[in-house]
Amino acid sequence: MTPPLPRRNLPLLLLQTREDVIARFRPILHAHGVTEQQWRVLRALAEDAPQPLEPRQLGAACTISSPSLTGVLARMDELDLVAQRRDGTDARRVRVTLTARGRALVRRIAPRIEREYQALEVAIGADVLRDAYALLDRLRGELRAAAAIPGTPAVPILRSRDRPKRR
Amino acid sequence: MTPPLPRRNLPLLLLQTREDVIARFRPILHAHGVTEQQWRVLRALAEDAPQPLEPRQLGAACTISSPSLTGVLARMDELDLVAQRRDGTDARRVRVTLTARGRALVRRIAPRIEREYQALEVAIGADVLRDAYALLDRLRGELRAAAAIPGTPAVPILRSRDRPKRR
DNA sequence: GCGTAATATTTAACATGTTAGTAATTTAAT
DNA sequence: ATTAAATTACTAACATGTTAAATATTACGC
Repeated sequence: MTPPLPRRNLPLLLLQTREDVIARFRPILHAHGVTEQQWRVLRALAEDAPQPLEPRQLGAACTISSPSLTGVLARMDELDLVAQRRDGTDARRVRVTLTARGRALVRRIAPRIEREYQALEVAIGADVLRDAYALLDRLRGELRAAAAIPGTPAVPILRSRDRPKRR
Repeated sequence: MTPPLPRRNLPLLLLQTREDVIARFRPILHAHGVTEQQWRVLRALAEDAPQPLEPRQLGAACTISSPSLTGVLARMDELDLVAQRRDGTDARRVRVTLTARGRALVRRIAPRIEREYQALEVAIGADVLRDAYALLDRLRGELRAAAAIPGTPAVPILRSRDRPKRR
């Protein structure tokens, strides 16, 4: 009899791999009192400097959902790491910029991150690192190409009685 | 002048890739009223069936921290998807098993997951999928080998004034 | 046997993630 | 111009994630 779940869990494998990688960087972030999400925001803003980014762009760049980002930015604003101000031409839009304090924090953290990448490269091999970037790019490319032209509908039609109610 | 962050963000790339992959499976889970974490637990228990697992083992298998797992299991217990009972010989230990309802849910979901893996294979190419598993295994292997023999200390020594206080 | 350390799980306090819906504003179609 | 639709950000309610500490129990050294 064939097992009901013959495939290895790919999302889980990606999650575990990410955890193994970020475990090497987390102590650096913690030592500077920044969370992973805050660092992603700081990094996105620093890389695009000095252009301000809108929350949607930040969310897309950091893979943080809009509701999550609202809270993340509010706390970072409170810590004086970023500044948010309304756009003049479109009152819906918000523009997020790094504060001087935010820039200073990035300057202090960045070299430690870079040193850890160097250590990582030595530890796992430069070829493995290069292959990883290449494969992930390729995988994402194929996934996004497939999502754009949905050959097989990703959402199966279901009857509501298949769905147990949530309490 | 060299940029302060010359490396691509590998943890973020892994996170984005995982998101792109799980996006194809999420509708199936949602249609059956299970969260991603609940499905990981169900799947781990089903794969190891019929042996009960302890929370630690489940957490390790699913990459769910112990405190998170407490809540996840409590809700799944409430939904009658799993049963938790204390071990006889060691009163600290808890043994988690699938209930009949949990097993039935896995039986209903599993074939849809398998069909989606087949669609995924067609969409991105069987070779890409195979390469992905191989590379992630290799990357994890090297990471865990390096973590076991820490050549470079992963935690840099920092002064407390480097760390902004958290409110 | 007793006190201390180690182990397994849970609680607490908070940050982040989720979906659904709201509010404000802008765009676009009549 | 005026209404309907789309867009942007936010709020609400809840599930999950985090670290640190508490609790309970077992194992161990003496």
